[in-house]
Amino acid sequence: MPSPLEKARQNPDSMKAKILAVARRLFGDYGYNGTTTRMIAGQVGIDISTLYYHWGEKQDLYEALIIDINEEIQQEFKEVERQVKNRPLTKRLEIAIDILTDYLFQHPEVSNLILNDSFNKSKPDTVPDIKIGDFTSNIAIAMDLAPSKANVSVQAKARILAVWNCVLNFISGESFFRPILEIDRQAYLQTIKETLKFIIVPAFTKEKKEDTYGIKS
Amino acid sequence: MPSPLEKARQNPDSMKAKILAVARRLFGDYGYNGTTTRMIAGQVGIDISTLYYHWGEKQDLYEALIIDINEEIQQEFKEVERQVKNRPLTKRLEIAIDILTDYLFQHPEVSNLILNDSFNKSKPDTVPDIKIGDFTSNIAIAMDLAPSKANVSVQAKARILAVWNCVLNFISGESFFRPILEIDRQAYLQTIKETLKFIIVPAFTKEKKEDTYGIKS
DNA sequence: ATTTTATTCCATCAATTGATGGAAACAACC
DNA sequence: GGTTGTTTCCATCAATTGATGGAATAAAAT
Repeated sequence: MPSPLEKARQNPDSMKAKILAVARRLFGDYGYNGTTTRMIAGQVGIDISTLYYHWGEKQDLYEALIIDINEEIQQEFKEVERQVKNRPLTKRLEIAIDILTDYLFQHPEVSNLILNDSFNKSKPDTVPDIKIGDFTSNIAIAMDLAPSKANVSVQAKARILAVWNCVLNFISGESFFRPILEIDRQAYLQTIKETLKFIIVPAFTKEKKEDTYGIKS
Repeated sequence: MPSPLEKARQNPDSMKAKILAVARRLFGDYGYNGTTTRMIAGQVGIDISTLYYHWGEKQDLYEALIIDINEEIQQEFKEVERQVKNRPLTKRLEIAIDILTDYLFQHPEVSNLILNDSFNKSKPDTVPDIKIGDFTSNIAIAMDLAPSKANVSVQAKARILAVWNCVLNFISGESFFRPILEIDRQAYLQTIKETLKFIIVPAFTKEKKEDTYGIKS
């Protein structure tokens, strides 16, 4: 039997799916406490009872949403792994940046949710965390910065987290940064990618041969 | 006549100052909507009426707090400017990273507040934004990446924002990242600094002579 | 000592919020 | 058509929240 979440994904026109989609955007924009069940129901165009009928408590809806995003991100990371196979390091880094930036740019609520979920205490602590730790190790291996999941050095992890954070912030803070930079949306996307590559590529390719791992012990 | 905020800063034992200090931490931890006036009053050990007597509406308190932090950051940036004078670029970058990371590490609520304030819609939009735009230009000039405030290229700004964001996230997300990296607090601070330097220094020193500006037009 | 001023708390309000019971509307099935 | 099961909404609840008036207390000024 399929889980409620799977059912919602299978049929995007279902009420469950509609609610989930609206909830993603609103929770992303206003945070857990800033989003009320009435706001969500209002945007969907239904009564709040209908929302409760489909998803139960606010917490349950939020949990489903986090799980949903977790799986989505995992998909993107798999796509990165697929595309970087047998490429030189510089190319691998560029591909990873392009794929992840594009994905997050098209789903800005994901960045918002991850940042809120990671850095804010104002959510029910029963909800599952977004599994950034696993993602980090996977990327380290895909980039050939580590040979296996058990052997990813603190340095390698920290560097990947730094990059990952940069992307999240640029996406999440678009409405904030774009006026500072005074460019349009497309130029902004381009600037993000260029900036990330500018910063990252020299760092990772500098004192390293193509096949050297960044391992400590 | 001194403003209420100045008065609060002048006497750290005053009730106004006590409330402000607690509010900073709580607003940082739980966001604007996640923090109630009763939480703040409770932590200070006073009735909420007393809080309202000193600071007025919740919004007013929050505004005062943002202004407070704005000025604090400005101080730190001035300190950076002071210390980087007549140093080579690599050294300037390292000094900037050290000073800002140390400051934010000692005041983690600042990072939380900036991130919440920048990326979240769930706060009264009347409050003044944190003036990251200005800071960015100042840093660009201090780093000698631009000759004057009017001539900071989009690239230079974006690169500085990227670095700034990285620091904020590492500080704000300590409770989240540290378990991933499995290191203690001191090692974490060290790792942040190393990671930032690892990423930034090669990027900015790579294809540049010491005295070349990163200007577009 | 008495008046005035500043500070604190108690009691309370109206609005909002998460949540539910139960009635209607709708669809499916026999 | 009548029965059954699903989906939707209306009305309402208790708890929480931002906010205030007014009494009590403490401090300062006269």
